[in-house]
Amino acid sequence: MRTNRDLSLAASARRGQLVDCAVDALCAVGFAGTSIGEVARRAGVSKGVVTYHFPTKDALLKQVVTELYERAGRQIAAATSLDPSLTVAVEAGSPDAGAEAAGSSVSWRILHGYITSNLAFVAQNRRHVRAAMEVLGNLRSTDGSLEFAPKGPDPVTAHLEGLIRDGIQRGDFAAVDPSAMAVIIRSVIDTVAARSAADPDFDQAALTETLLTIAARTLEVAR
Amino acid sequence: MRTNRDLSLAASARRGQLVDCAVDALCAVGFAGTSIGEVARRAGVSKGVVTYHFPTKDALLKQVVTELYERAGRQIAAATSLDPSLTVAVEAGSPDAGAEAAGSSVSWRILHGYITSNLAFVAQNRRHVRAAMEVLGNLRSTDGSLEFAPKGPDPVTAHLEGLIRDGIQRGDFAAVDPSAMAVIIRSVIDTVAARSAADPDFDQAALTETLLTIAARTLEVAR
Amino acid sequence: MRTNRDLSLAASARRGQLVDCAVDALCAVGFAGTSIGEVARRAGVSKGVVTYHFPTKDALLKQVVTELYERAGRQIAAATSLDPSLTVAVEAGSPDAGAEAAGSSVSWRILHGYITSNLAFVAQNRRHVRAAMEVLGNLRSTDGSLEFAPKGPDPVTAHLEGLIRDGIQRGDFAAVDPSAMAVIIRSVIDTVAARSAADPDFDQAALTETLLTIAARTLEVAR
Amino acid sequence: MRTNRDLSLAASARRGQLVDCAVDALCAVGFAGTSIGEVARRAGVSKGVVTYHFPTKDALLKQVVTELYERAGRQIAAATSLDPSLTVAVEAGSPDAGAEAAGSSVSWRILHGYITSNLAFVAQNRRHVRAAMEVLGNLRSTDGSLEFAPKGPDPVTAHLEGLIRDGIQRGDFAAVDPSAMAVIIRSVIDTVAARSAADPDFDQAALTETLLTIAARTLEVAR
DNA sequence: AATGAATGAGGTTTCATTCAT
DNA sequence: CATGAATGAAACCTCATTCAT
Repeated sequence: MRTNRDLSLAASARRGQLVDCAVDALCAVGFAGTSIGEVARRAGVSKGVVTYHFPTKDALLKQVVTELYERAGRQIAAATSLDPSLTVAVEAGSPDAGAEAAGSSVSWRILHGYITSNLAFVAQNRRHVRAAMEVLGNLRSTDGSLEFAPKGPDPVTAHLEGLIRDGIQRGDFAAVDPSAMAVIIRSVIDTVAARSAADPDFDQAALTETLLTIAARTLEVAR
Repeated sequence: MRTNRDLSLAASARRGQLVDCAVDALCAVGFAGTSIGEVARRAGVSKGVVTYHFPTKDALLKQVVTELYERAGRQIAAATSLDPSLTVAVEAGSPDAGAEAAGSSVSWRILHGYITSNLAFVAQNRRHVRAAMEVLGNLRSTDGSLEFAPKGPDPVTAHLEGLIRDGIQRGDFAAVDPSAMAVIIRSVIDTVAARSAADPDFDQAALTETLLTIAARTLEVAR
Repeated sequence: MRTNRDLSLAASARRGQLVDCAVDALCAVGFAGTSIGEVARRAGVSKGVVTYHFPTKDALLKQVVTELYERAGRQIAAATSLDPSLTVAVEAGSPDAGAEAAGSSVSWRILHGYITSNLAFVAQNRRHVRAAMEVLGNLRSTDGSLEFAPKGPDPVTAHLEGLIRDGIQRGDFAAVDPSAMAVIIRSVIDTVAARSAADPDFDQAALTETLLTIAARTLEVAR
Repeated sequence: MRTNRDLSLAASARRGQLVDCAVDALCAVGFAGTSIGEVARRAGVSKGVVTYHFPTKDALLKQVVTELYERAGRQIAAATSLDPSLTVAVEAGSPDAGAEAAGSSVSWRILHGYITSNLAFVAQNRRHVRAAMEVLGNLRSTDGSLEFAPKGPDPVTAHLEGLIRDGIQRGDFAAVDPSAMAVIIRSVIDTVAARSAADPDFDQAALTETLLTIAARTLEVAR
């Protein structure tokens, strides 16, 4: 006998499977190649299954992005909070080139956590990140605008900009343009996914270290 | 009376117009929305005109990229050569925050020229750059691979890496990972187009200055 | 409640219907006029139905030929074997002008069965034969060569040539050029379909009798 | 200074060239592949030239058939007339297997001339015959009917039937079905073009001899 | 006479979506 | 839940034909 909960679990699992297959398809054949039929084929089910669990193709693709956002939000929020245990957990095993350079100011520890956790997340979710970028850059609403384009200022970059601005105000960071600095750091993080997906030999550890060095040297106050 | 050259010119002008309209379409409705019909509509001609001048839709889209590459190649080659007159022309009007910091070593002048000319080019060709990125990230060959994905290592990044490596060997730059450094700088340059296209208030001058500051502080030898 | 087999049967029936409509279209408007839309219109369905059941237009047209070949192969193989019951069944009703002329040698009975069964098959499948000829003469692969052109020597004519050659070696037939004789007989058979489709008054019984007479008089040994 | 006649000659030559190129195209890529552009490409001229000299694509294709018919009519009429000089000219060099068999009756000489001259014509105009058959079998009027389908009874076959009927009435030929006999002979002649075009090793001399043998043995009165 | 440009119709194919079972 | 069948819109492309020069 099957209960409602069983059914719901089965349905949830199927949805998860379909999202996974959509990720595979987006990585392998790109946004344009990711048709409902392609996803169904990769899942080994009929096209109807996809439209049964997702009312629309766009809903499936949005789910690819939403799931990633949720995971990323949890993981990165943990790392940029100052709870030492969490921060250490995330940093564990990554050589910390910048730590001494910028001292161990609160601001630096936060920024350090931000950068390392972001890049660690990318490294751990390479394929999903790649897939989400396909959707972010291509999925459009009926009016032609990008579905995931932030209406106002980009909240992600704004958040990072706030971290930097705080550090400057506290006297922990040198006086650089916080907006430009935020854009630069985000640019690097966002591009790494694409590079690391395309090039399996990509040395992300070295990149992380260099990015931390750059940030440390640029932001250190004692000159 | 019209000569052959006139006819050829007319055809060339029409081709240019179609490329322009393709750029418009790519910016406005994205890669997927840029159909032959959409381009024709924007040009005010029938669909047949497009297929008459370009044997294939892909040929039109490739031309969007090729034209940009040619222009960029000319302009940036000029700026990274050490001919002072050309270099000055490109730099004119942009405050030079990094010049003193890293001294006026040959290596720094070259890298400085590279960064400023690249960002200047992007600023001057915002829409075309944006359009080309749509094509670069989406146009695929029959086998499913990206049409413009470099077969081996990315020559553009490799070139920048070479500039940095040269600077280090000459003793002009501090010893950082040249590969990672190159990836970081290219990431910023490549992402600026997207940002500046999306946000008309985007302050590219500030970003250029900050990027130069970052590079200067990271690469300066005297510490 | 419908089972999988039912569904499969329904799909199979639809495929058969589409092949039939393709045969109709080929007869009525020729190869060039037989578009997917034309077939769909004759079937009373949308164009999508055709492409759903046949991946490609060529696949549908090839099916027209393949189905005919299968039927012809079964029927003619039966008639040219010497099983009397089968042979008689096919010959039933056709006056046998050549039987006495060439005697009832084994070779003659085989050739007689070959000619009568071929012409009987054509008479019974006039429209389908006509349609297949449209496809055979027009369907080309991407490289421009006829899709159904035999790579080496035509196996159909070669088979008939073998029958004649056997008869000569056995002493049942006079010594004529077996290759030329085979080409002549096949020419007549192949052309009869076109003639009989175009002219409803075409007297195929008379033609069959005359062809048998010709073969008998040409091949009889006692002169 | 150019006269009207010169212009007319030049135009006539161009028309001939275009017909030749259409023949080439029909042989190489078939009816469907023979577009105006294809003909123009083979002629090394622009598409406009074709539509300038022929009001319509169909007019060009009809000309392919018409020119062949005119040539064939002249040549075959000469051979089937009883003018000995002409008849001999056509027969020259072809071994005459049937001549003695059926005697040298007037009827036989006429039929013999008919068969040999037809097959000789085909041999001498292989490509043009092949091209014309593509048109005959495919070119359709707006109403969907074959452009070159004879409205009433086929005059070509009717003519041959008349020759045979005359022979029978004169007592030169045995009493066979003249209509069926005519159809059979025409079938062979019509199919030879296709066979000989497809197979360069095709032995047409042997086929001619065998066809004459068949006709002679079937029609000879003394049995 | 010839050309190149342009048009618009029509053909094949892909695909998101709906629906009966 | 799942499937296979069906639809119709839209895309790319080919091509006969017209026209200005």
